[in-house]
Amino acid sequence: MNKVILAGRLTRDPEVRYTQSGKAVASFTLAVDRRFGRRNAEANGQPTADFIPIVVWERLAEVCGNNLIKGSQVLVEGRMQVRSYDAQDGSKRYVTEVVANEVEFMGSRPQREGGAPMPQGGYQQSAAPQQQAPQANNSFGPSIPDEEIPF
Amino acid sequence: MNKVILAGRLTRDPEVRYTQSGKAVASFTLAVDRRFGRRNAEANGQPTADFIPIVVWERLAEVCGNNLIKGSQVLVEGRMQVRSYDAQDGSKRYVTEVVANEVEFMGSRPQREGGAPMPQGGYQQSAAPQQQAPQANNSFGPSIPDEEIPF
Amino acid sequence: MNKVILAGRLTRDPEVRYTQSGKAVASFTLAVDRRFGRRNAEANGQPTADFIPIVVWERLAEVCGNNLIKGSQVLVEGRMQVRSYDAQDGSKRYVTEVVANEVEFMGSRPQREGGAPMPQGGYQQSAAPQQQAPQANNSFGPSIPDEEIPF
Amino acid sequence: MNKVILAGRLTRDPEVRYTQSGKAVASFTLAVDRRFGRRNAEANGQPTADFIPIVVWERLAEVCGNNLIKGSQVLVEGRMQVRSYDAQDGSKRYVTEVVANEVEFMGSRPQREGGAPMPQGGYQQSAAPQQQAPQANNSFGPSIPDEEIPF
DNA sequence: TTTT
DNA sequence: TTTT
Repeated sequence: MNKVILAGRLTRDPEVRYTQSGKAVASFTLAVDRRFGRRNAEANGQPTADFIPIVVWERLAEVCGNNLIKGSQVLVEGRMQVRSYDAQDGSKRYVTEVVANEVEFMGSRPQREGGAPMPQGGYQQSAAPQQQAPQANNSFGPSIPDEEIPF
Repeated sequence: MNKVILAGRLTRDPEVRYTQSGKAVASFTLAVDRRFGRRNAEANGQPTADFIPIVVWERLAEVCGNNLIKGSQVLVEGRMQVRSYDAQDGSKRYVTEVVANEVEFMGSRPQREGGAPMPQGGYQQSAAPQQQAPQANNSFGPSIPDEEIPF
Repeated sequence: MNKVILAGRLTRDPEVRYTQSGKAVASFTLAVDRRFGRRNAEANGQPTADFIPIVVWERLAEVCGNNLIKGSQVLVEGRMQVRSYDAQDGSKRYVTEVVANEVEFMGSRPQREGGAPMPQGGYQQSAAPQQQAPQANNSFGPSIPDEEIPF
Repeated sequence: MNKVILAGRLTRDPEVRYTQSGKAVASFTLAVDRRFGRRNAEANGQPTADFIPIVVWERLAEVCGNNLIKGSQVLVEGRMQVRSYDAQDGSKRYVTEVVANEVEFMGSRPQREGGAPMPQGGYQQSAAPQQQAPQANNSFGPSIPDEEIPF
């Protein structure tokens, strides 16, 4: 069990890259507000949010690339992952990321600077992982008619 | 471990009652969309949402009563609970509810019919459980200054 | 967002059935302890656990049927779902279930009465949803070698 | 919303320290298995687990210190938190931790080397956050008798 | 009995 | 109808 659920806003547009074998990978950082501290914290010089790196793969990566921008408010579900790499000074460094398997749009849509709002309305462009997680709606849903339920 | 996280909209204004000892209890129903089914499901006569009863206690109950209305979009965290009661015909019935310990406002604020929008803006009226869950921000937050952290 | 995580023990062996189209469906009830109430609650005649119906589909259903028995301790991840049906007296009744998309074995293995322990040891029989949720391990895991990661 | 749920084993005994004002802080690392990769991953030189730093405060910290040891299997609920500090070379480094507000014992109890098993049986020593999270059982539980429920 |  |  390694489960993470975060609600927050992108600090920048997502960056989409491709592996050598052609898999899409999107990455962005989520600003997740620490609830109660905000005002006092600002006064205290304390952090008011956690900035958490998110990684998304394959089709969902492309959907994020096409639909999210800096400021977009999202709900992310995934798992924590710790990668290590060797720094230039020879020491080992650790990076903690959340690998998302679900990204839901929430709330208000940010405008592109000087531009039109993002086309986030319809299901077609939804970042919800359609083929990646068909099981999310596999029962009593459209794919299994009532007559099929054996109890 | 008994953990539930739901995002949805209230189907009606919350109802606030009081126990004999004066504890506030709010109850409402959350409509939680089933993601992928919506369009097809409607055509198929399948349900497009789950309607889930939520129960909230004490101060958070009052905050919900003062800030949420039919249509409000919220994020709820709590636990599943099954109560039983005896029906008039002598049989035992079971009711499943989610007892919320956290309720966060999300997205757009519904308007009162023919009225002004709800005053959901500020932190003062937030439904976030302030004194109920102080531990949610108990570390590295305002209550524990940096000099206090022993590592 | 409709997410549930429960830890508990099966109150009976799982029941596996098949839809008309041949999909497997397992169902069982999880006893989920209410943490702090146990002793006092027993003395008070209060419930000490919630009994929550779980539904599992397809391959994971079969794995549950083959590996879980009454008393098995599991960690379940899924979503809440409310079904309605018409009672004999013409009234509408509601049933709340958790549709599991992940079932992890935990802790001690119960013995079959008068028999050998269940063969829950190996990965082969694991109830973890292998093909249902390949994305759960799709990054930095075996399927994507390090050389593939573009950052 | 910033929610994390992890199941894993402690890589070492927890370390308990105290802030200047006397608050207890426990820290330990959880090894959380990546489910499907284990065997292949080992063969591939890939990581088979994520090693995630956990921080626990106040009474729960002390309970962890008294009850958990290297190898203990636990279920942790908390939130992700990113701290920054200035490295000796002047660069800024980031540390991601999970601040736990609930720690449940699971499964088998490790033995102290050459010693007796830890006394993890009873409620008295439970790591469940008793006073920290009284709301977790605040409804329909011992603290609110049936006669009090107004519906 | 249901929300958008 | 319930598990340990």
